[in-house]
Amino acid sequence: MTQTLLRVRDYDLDATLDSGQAFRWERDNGYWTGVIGRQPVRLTRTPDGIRAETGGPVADWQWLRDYLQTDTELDAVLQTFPDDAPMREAMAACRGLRVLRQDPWECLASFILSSTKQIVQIRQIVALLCERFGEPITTNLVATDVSRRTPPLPEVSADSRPRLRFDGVGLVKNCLSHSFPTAERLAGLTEADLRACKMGFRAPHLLAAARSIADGKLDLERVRRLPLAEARAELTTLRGVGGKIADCVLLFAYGFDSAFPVDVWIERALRQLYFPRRRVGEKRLRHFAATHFGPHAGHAQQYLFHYMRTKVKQPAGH
DNA sequence: AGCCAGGCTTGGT
DNA sequence: ACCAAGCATGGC
Repeated sequence: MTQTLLRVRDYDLDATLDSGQAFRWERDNGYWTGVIGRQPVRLTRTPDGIRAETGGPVADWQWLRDYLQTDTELDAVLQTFPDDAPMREAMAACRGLRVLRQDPWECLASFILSSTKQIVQIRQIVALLCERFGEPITTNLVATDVSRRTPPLPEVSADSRPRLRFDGVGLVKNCLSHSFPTAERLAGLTEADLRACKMGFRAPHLLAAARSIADGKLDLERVRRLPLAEARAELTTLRGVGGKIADCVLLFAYGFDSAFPVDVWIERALRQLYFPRRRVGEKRLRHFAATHFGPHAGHAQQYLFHYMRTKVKQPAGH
C-alpha cells in the first residue's frame, strides 16, 4: 500500500464525488473508496489537500491528478461564471465542487444506464454490472479509521455488497472489488445477461454500444480529438444516447468544459431560478443554457445541479 | 398505491 | 416542428 498527498486548495471532495458525475464512490467515516481503472483508491481530505492510498506501488500519481483535476485552478473557472444571483448562490453553496475527468467508456456506459433513473438506482446497476462482469481486484485498503472505531453491526443482506470482516485490529473491507467491465467484455454477453443487472430497456443500448466499440466502429480515443460538435454528433449516433447523455460524456470524460447537460433538475433550476413565473419553452431554455454560462458552462451546470439537489427546497409535488 | 427518476425513440398530429 | 406514449425497474 502506497500513499501520497495531492496538494490542492478549494477542493470539496464530498461534493465532487457525490454530485452524480461518477457512480462508484462510497463514503465511510470521511474516507472515499473507489476504483479508477484497475486501481483501488482511498481518499480523504486533509488541510493541505487530498491524501490518497492505493494497493500496489505507484511511481507516478499523475493519473490520479488527472482524474480528480487537482491541477485545475478553481478561481480561474469560477471567474468565468455569469455574475447573477443564482450563480452567486450556487457558488457560495458549493464552492470547491470540481468536474472530474473520467474514462470515456465507463462514463458513456454509466450514463447510458442513467436515463430515467435516480442516482441511487444508477449506482446499484453499475455496482451489479461491475461485480458480475468486471475484473476482480484484490485490495487491502482499510475501509474505516481503524484506530478509533468500534465494529459496527454486520451489514444485513450482504449478498451483493462487499463483505466486511473484523480482523482483530480494525474493520477491513473484504479485499474484493472490481474494475468497470471493458467494452470487449460486455460485447461478448447477451442482452439477458445485462437485463439481469436490472437495467431494463437500457440493456440493448449498452450492449450495442459495447459491440460497436469492441469491433472498432466507434473509437472513443478518436472522439476525444474531435471538435465539440463533431464529437457530440458521433456519440449521438449510438442508440440510447441523445444530447443529454452525450453532453455528460463530453463534459465528465473528455473535458469539453462548455458542454451543458440539460436534465430534469437543470430544467427545473433554469425555470425556477432564471425565469420564475414565466412560461418558457424548451427551445428557448436550451438557447439560454447554451449562451449564458460562458466557456466553462459545464462547470456552472454542475454547480446548479448540486445546488438544486442539496440546498434548494423542492416545491411540493417533487 | 402511484408517481417519478441526471432520457431516448418512435409514431401521432 | 411539436407532443405523447412507451420503455423496465425500484425508491419513496
